[in-house]
Parts: sequence; C-alpha cells; structure tokens
Amino acid sequence: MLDIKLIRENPQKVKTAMRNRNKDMDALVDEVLTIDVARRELITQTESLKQQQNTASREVPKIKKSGGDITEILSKMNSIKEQIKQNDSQLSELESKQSKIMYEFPNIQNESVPVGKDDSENVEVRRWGEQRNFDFEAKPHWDLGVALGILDPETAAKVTGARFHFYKGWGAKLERAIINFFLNTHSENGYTEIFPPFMVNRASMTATGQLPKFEEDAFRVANNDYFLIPTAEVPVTNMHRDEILDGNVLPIKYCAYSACFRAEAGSAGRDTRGLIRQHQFNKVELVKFSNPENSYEELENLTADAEKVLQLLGLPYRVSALSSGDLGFSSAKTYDIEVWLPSYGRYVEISSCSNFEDFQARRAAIRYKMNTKDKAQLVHTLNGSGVAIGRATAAILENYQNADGSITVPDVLRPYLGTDCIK
RNA sequence: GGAGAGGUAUCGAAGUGGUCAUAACGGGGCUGACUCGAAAUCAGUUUGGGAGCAAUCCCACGCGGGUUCGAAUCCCGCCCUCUCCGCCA
Repeated sequence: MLDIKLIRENPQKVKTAMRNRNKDMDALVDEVLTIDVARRELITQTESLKQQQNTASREVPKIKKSGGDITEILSKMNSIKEQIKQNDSQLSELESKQSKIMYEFPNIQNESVPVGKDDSENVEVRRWGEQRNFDFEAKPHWDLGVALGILDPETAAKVTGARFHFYKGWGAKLERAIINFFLNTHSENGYTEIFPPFMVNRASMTATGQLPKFEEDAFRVANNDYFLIPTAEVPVTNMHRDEILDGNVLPIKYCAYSACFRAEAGSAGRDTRGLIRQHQFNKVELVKFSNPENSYEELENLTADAEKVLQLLGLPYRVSALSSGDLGFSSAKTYDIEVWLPSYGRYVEISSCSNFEDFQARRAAIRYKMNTKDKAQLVHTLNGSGVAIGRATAAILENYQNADGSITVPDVLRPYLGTDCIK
C-alpha cells in the first residue's frame, strides 16, 4: 500500500509512476484525494462531538451525587449520540471506499528502474556461464524425464489434473537433493531456515499484496478462508506482521522451502509441457527485513546469494533489471535471474529478486525502532527465489544431458544424491 | 467435534457499569543517584494509531456488532490459547 501522505503531497509523482507501469490511474488518484479531504473533515467533526459526549457523561455521576436533575443532559446527549452514530457510519463508508482504492495502487518504482512498456525493455545487467554446444540433438527435459522414468505427468493428470507431476525414483531424489543443497547453502550464508505453513489466512495474503486484487490466481481452501501459498514469501513475511522489531537485529534473513500453488489463471496454452509452469511446484525462497537505508544494498546481496546456487550448479544464467512495465504489483525494483534452457532456446526466469520498500510493511504493519523511545518506522521487505526447484531440475536435465539420454549429476549434488549419473 | 477455563501494556497479573488507557500490584527495559566498577538499594521513565499549524482532542483491554448518558466490565457472533474427552499422522 502506498502512503496516503505521499499521494496528498505529490499526486503527480504517483500518477507518473502509474503511467510508467502502463496504468492510467489519474482519476483514481484524484478520487482518493477527494475522499481523503471529506474523510478528514468528518473525523474532525465527529471527534469534537465525541469530546462533548465524553465530557457530559462524566458530569452525570456528579450531578446524580449532588441530587441534581439529569433529564436535561440525557435528552441533549441523545441527539449528539444520534449524530455520532450517523457520522461514524458515513466515516466507515468513506474509509472503506478509500482503502479499496488504496489497495488498487501498485508500488512506486525506484528511480533506478528502467522505464519501459513491458519485458522487451528489461535491461540485462550481467551474464554468467557458457551456453553449451551439443554435438547431438539435445532433448527437452520433458522427453528426457519421461524416457528415464523419472517424470510422469500423465499419471498426475489422472490422479489430479493438468499441470501436475509425479517425480519418481531418481527424479524424486534429484528434486529433494536440490532442495537440501539450496537450503544448506543459504543457511551457511547467514539465512535462518524456516519451514512455514503451506496455507495462510486472508490477512496474510492481503499484507503481502496477493489480495484483494489477485484472488483468482490463488487456490482457496473450500471449508476455510485459507489460501494455499503461492510462495513462501507470504507466510515468512507475515511472521512479523503487526510487530515492532528491534532495529539492532536488522537485517533479518530467512530462507524457506515450500511447495507453491498457483492457479495460473490466464496462462492456458503457455508452457504446457514439462516442469516450467505447474499448479504446484517447489521453491526455496529468501526473505529479508531491512532498514530503509540499506535495502538496496540488501537487494544486491540477495540477488548475488540467489545467483550463487546457479553458479555452484554450473547453470548458465543472466540477470535483468525489470522495466517499469514488467514490474510486479508490490515491487519497487526487481532483478530477474533467468537460466539457460536449451529446449526453449532462451533464458527462462528461475528467480525474481525484489525490494518492496515499505509497500508490504505498511499493509502488514511491520515496523522497527532502534531505541525504545524512538517512533516506530516501517521496515523494508525484500525477497527472491533462491531458486525455483522445478525449473532448476528442468535446467539440470537439459544442460547436463548426454547423447544416450542419461544425465550427468552436477558435482555439488553428488554427495546429496549418491550417484554421478542418472540413467 | 464435545465440555470447561481464559485472551488487559514488554512479561506476569488486578480490575465485573462512572476520570482505569499508561490502566493497581509485581517483574523486565531505559535514565539518574549511590559505587573504583558491579550487585543491591532509592528516584524517575517506559503502548500504538489517528485528526489538528498548535494547544489539545479522538480511538484501541483478542476481532466485529449491540445495549447504555457512559462498556475492559452486560448481550450476540467470530477468532485464538489452555485443560479434559473423542478422533488422528
């Protein structure tokens, strides 16, 4: 959520930032300002009525004690009471109108974000590793996986539906090995390991920005108002919802494995084969809570931490700064890490590292103070995949395949997997 | 799922219709005094949000409603915690 004060003081900045995201929200900005003025006027008026009421009701016992007559004061209070009731209901109407609009605004992008209409204007910032030249016809991971008997989408379609997979044998072991390798690497790097709930309540989904706007993207549990998490970002960021943190312990760094669940509404027909786009996939997520002053430095570190696991796996990748038009709803700045996928003949997103600044923290009321006497300030929240497991599995199968269809196991995974080749 | 108990500040806890929201009492934290220093002791200080240029005021006792001139306190709904029973990996 944006700061209403920012909109009051600099509506033009907000309008421009929205236009940079290809969204003309001028009318909404103006509307929210009109509501805000009316709202504050009503607050002032109502509060002075309440003051009258409080003063008068304190008089009642005194008058009673001295044997006076309270009927006059009572009848006067009745009309004030009525007025307060009216004002309060008007006020809550204005408040819900205002917050409804406030939930519509995406975050303002950081000034370092390239302005652009969509992903075609993302800016590549670096590349790592060599794309392999195959001296045989390289296969996509879905063919490799099925031929090796380690991936089975057909049985998953029977048992559940489209966009699910069974991993079997070495496939299941490989997925688990990658999870362990990522968690261990990040733990050694100072991230506290978290194993979160895979369902969260509505308040949590709202705090991190998935709701109310994107409810159709989430799976909701039918007999509860719980949602399957689309990423561990949601439960992990919400660990500190409604808390005031000790500023001296910042930055707080967490890494978390979770299964992730996405409805993938609107992506019918895209990436229908293989592990790239599933309703359920595994991911290790990195989450940070930072001082505002350091958050951009922390974003660079977080991105580097995510890159590190790809380097250790020897997977070629590139890092791009997302342009304003491609930026996620809550993000102020995002680096995408894309891994080389021979079957696609291009780099494919495997991690998205973002600084949300205080956008999530404001919704979630995550604050900090350095000293008990300070005023609490909003933290900055950051997160990034470190990295997506299913896509890493796909990239390993494709980049490490041999002419006979077997897969050479990357060195760092051998101790986890107990073999150097999957055949 | 059933029965019972409970949810008050940083923690424990009192308060069952009237200046009790800085909200008794106790602990913790911070500041100061004493001390070479520390402990002990003593004194002071310690919630968050909102409106307003300000003085100041308003709101919040799990959450949401209601009754009342006035609600932490009474009523209704929901959430959570604990104990026992049932079920269960």
